[in-house]
Amino acid sequence: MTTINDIARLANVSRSTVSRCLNDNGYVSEDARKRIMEVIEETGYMPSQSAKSLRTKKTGVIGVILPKISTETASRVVSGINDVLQANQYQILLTDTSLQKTKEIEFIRLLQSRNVDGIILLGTNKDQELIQAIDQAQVPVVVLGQEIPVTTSVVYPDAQATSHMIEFMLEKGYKKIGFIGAPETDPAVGITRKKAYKETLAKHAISYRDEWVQTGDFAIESGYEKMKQIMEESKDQRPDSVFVVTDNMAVGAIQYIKEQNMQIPKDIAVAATGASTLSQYIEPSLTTIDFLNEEAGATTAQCLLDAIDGKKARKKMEHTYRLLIRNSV
Amino acid sequence: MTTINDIARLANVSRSTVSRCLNDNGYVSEDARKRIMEVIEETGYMPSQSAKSLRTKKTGVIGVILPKISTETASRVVSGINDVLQANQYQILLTDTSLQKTKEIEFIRLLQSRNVDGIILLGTNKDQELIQAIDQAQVPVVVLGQEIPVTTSVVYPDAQATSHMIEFMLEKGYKKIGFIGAPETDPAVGITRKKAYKETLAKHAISYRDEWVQTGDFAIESGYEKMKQIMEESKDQRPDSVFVVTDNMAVGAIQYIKEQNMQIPKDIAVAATGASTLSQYIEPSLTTIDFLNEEAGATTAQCLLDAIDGKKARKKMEHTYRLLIRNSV
DNA sequence: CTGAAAGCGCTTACAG
DNA sequence: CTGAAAGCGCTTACAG
Repeated sequence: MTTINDIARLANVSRSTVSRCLNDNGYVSEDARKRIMEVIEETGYMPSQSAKSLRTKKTGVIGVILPKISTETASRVVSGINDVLQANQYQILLTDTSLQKTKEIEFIRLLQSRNVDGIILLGTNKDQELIQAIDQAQVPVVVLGQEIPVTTSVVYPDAQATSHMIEFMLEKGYKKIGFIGAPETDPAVGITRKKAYKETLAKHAISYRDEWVQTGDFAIESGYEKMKQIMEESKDQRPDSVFVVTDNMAVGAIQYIKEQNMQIPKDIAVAATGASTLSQYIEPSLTTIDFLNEEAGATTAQCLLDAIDGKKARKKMEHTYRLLIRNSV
Repeated sequence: MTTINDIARLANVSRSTVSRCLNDNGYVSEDARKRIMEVIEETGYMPSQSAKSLRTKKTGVIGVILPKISTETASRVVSGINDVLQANQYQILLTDTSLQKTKEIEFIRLLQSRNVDGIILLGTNKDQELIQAIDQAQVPVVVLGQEIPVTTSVVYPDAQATSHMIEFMLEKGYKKIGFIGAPETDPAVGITRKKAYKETLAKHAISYRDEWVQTGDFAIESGYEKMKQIMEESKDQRPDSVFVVTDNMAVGAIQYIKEQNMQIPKDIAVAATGASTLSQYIEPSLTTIDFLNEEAGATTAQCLLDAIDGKKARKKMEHTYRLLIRNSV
């Protein structure tokens, strides 16, 4: 492998000069620069980042911790992260927890030993151990999707968007709105959205029945099951619509409804969350909340870069959203 | 930051001993080991990978070059890659070319300067410059999706699967089979699949009309346009079915067909390729080829690991597939 | 079983 | 404008 020493020798300068030339700091004569560039061109020399990192304590690598890469949301977010990181000469070191919470903590440590310049975590929970690991991290950590007190968080406007969608449904004339939610271990999705649902109904003096409110586990099948449960447990007092906290579970719910030969939205309307590709092409197309994941990823990456540059404002940033009005409501 | 020197001092040994203890090579007395482990525990010491890499020339990082991360195929493949890499203590350094071919070459160099132990490239073309860059790489490179002569390639069984699907359509009684393909710059998809389509028809002495064979650009909209073109250009001699080389374009084709108030598969059948989530939930559900992307990713990663371990067999590996028979044919 | 020494490929004051 | 020297945090023969 060619090293800086080879270049120095071939160009007849010291390696200090080569280094200065490469990093454009300090003086290098036009003459020396020209010789150095020629030699580099000929040899195809590329400085070793390992050596550079050891000296400078910077790797130009950002660790990203994902609950599951093969998910539309995750891949969109990563795409947004990558856009701004790449534009700033950073690379992504990718880790996937396969939804195991302990791995989040493990990876925060692992990534540090790999000397990443910062970490982006797609948050799935607010466990005390996680918060502690983030707090103890030696590099900036930015969390997307959950509000974590000890660091910068970029959160989706869960409450606002949910409330907006519920009000849209009310305006459309629906008065008996059901809800399929998610476990409370994920506070943003499991708690905030449910709370917004209930508060919005209360604000408009609209009541709901407990049987209309169910909790799924994110899987398409669980949407099916929970929809079934709602319908079976409320035979005489069925909802005329349901708000589902993820597109996938909404797809499951729709499956059940179709199987029962009911019409959407005539017999029961379905509103969802996520704006997945599927939500657009399924029959009927889903009215859903678009959280603009790619943009959110980009925002998160920018926050991290700011933190790395010393702008250590520990704060909460709320990202935008929009309602996609289609045919299921 | 705590370094190996701090541990050595606190444990009253030399840093050689700490190193041996950490890497489990050479002798370390029980007594010394115990003291060292205690100190490490207390301090939360993690060895610097940068320093380690500089010495050992190994980073434990594999570079992955993707045409586009926010794509179902890519994220599935990465998931498979990650599974075997993670099981072997490797991490992924992710790059995304945004479909720009020159970036593939750029990233091959960049990743090497980052001292990755190997590179996985999701192939989109067979350009001479790319092949040269791969050939000149100082680390093992494994390509998935295109057969590249100078290195190990894992390829999808494009010809076999296409042929199988065409024969399935013939068995179903379709005799006028159209084709929506992709540009030939992507040989695996653009050339091989089209060739298999034509050869299979020829083998069964079934003819096709040139207007039935169109080339899209992977986008859903292009599937719509090409289907439209087929129908408009062959008014009197319309195909009774069409094979599409990607699910996305098939979705576009279906949109057009529905708009024309034609029934699928009664008026025209649609067979696709890719087994996307969408293909399962769209109406009608798509009969499609499943290339098992996640498995293919895992296989590719395993090949790379083998190559890194010196089993440098330059070869072509053909991955498996299965037909998903659903309702569109 | 253990430690001193050399060296991996860079950068960065510092002296000239 | 340039080079010698030190040092980043590790590992690995080697000598004891």
